[in-house]
Amino acid sequence: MEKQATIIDIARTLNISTSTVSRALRNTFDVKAETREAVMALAEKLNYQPNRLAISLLKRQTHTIGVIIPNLDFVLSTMVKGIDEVALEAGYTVMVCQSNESFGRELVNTKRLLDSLVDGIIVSVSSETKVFEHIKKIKDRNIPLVVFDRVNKEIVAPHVQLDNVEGGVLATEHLLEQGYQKIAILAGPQNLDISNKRMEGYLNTLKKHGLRIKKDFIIHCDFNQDYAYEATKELLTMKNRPDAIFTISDRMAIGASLAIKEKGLRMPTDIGLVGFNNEPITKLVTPNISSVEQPAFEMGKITAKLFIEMMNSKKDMNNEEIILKPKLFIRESSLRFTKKV
Amino acid sequence: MEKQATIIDIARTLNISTSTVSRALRNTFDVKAETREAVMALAEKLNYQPNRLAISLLKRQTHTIGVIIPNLDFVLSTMVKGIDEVALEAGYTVMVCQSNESFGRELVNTKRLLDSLVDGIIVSVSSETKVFEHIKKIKDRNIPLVVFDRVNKEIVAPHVQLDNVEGGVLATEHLLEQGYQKIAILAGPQNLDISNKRMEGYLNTLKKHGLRIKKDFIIHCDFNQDYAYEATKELLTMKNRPDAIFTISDRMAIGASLAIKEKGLRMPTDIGLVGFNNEPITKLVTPNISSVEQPAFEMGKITAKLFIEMMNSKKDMNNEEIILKPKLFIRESSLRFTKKV
DNA sequence: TAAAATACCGGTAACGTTACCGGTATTTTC
DNA sequence: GAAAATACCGGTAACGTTACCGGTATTTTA
Repeated sequence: MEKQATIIDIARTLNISTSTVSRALRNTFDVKAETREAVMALAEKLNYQPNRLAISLLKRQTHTIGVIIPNLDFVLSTMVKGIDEVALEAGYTVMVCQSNESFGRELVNTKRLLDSLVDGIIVSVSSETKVFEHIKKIKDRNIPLVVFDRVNKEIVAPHVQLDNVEGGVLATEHLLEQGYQKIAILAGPQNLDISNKRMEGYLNTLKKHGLRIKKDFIIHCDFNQDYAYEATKELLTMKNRPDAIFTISDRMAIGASLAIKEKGLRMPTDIGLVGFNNEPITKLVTPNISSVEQPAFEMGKITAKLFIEMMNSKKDMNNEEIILKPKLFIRESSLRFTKKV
Repeated sequence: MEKQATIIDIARTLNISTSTVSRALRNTFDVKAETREAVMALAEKLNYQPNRLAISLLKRQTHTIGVIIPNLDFVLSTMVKGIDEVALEAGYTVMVCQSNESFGRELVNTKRLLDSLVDGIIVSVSSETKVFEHIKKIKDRNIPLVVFDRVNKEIVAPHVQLDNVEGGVLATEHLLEQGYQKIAILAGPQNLDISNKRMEGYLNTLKKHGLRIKKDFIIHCDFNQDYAYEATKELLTMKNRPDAIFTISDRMAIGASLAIKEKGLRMPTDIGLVGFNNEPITKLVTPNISSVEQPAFEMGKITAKLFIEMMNSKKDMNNEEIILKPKLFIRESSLRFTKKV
């Protein structure tokens, strides 16, 4: 079984033309039943597989979707799983590229995917990405594009994202409800939309309750456990230290948690903590960490569905915007009182 | 910029043949300097990109590597990152498929990758996989294959894997050194090679120290936190309960840890615990969990390198076997005495 | 200055498949 | 039983690129 059998091999052995074989293998249109069966039988016997390259070249589509993501953490790999699920169902193969949160790598990845002639691209931008020329190039080539999770207003394309503002609201309202008054926030990089939105929710909630916003309580740092640890240490040495911290990721919450424990403070008594993403780890550390969940798997599936709808309908969906709702999971790190009825 | 420019467009506007354009764009062989420059300039202007499909069809290679993995957990996604790194460097694009630990899905994935005409496949088998006909089909088609991490002797192909026996030895020796005598093991599914090997290391070490092996202390369960939790609860209700547990994954160690805490036992005083993989989480739970690390990123890189070497040299490497050494990280969960000098 | 070597270029086939058109043979219609 | 419809099939071009061969025009060699 050295070489893959082709349509020509079948045609030759059956003494018919390749056109007829081609038709027999697919449509059953304009082909006699017995010849069709003969073709089918031989194809089976030779283990014939149509050559996708030839078909792709001819039809100018590869049935491949490129996905660019900043990393493969819990949330994103769950989203990818969702995308995969739906894409596979619809007959597409998915090509995943990680940018490792690097802008340069993101450029290379987009170039590579365009070069691979993918039918479309789904992207979640890296935290370093501040300009979007490479994304525009995708649109210039008339290649369908959907952005998800880490979106940006400058990108003209359908968006699928979490209601990040609402996420910030949920966390902050909950902390206030638990009697915390001086709430700090560990936000992410300033150019990241998801970070700003979550902070917006935090700010809105404080304003709504007539609380003063302290600049010192707003820390921008990398999505990184170590940075969060350092930042929290700083926060806790302030003369008027915060009595609660909202971090926009669970990794950061873990870092904060370590700093808090090291300082000898206890959660939730002395200080409250709420993270974001509801990663499994939040349930495993002591104390458990409250966290805002995003429906990652769902988001992946919806993104892929929207994408496929766009591919099929060919209509302009640039203004489409799907927003999913977050959900707060309350755990030990912030639960001082059981909820009043 | 509607349609992608082709070599034919360039040829036509320059009034030369496509052959010449093709040569000009690559070799500079048999082509006058000025025509080459003219071609280059026009190509630049039209933003010409060679069509990979056409080239792949002609050359019968796609410069794509398919990777099949059971999931995207910490270890495997780190390995994929390593593969990606090396593959990209060598001009290959990587197509990752998850089997979700499902045999059926693994079949679909291999079929899909073969269908996509990848130049080769790198695979780590799912925990459900007990027969390897689908893998044989890859070999039948003469497509280079490397297995890594989750390998199996039945697969005829180069193997890259951890010295799992040594991992089991490291963990068990350490527990004995710490004075634990009755060591139980939470092993994985029985058909999984990595599980059996780690257990082999455990058994060897006990034998070496002249200790009796208790059947009751060997539990086979799924790679799952919940199963590990239940299994540990059972273990701890035995009249002669173990005083240490070695789990072959960190997920399982977490489950065990929960059961231990629930039972009111303390680590490392009452009971010792060692996990496997050295996932970040081991450092974050209380107590920290000792764990055997495998050099995942390195393993990914080595796998890809071996693979590319195989592709280039075309020689038979089926007997190649690369074995990487694990390393034990000792933490609170098993450290009763600081090491004697 | 004729012969040989070289520089440069074009034509054709090929990779595997499908779309389209046209052409026989067979069947249907009245 | 002739005309019209239908069933079935084959040939050709096309997708974009490169390998190979052969052919002029120019340069080198003696």
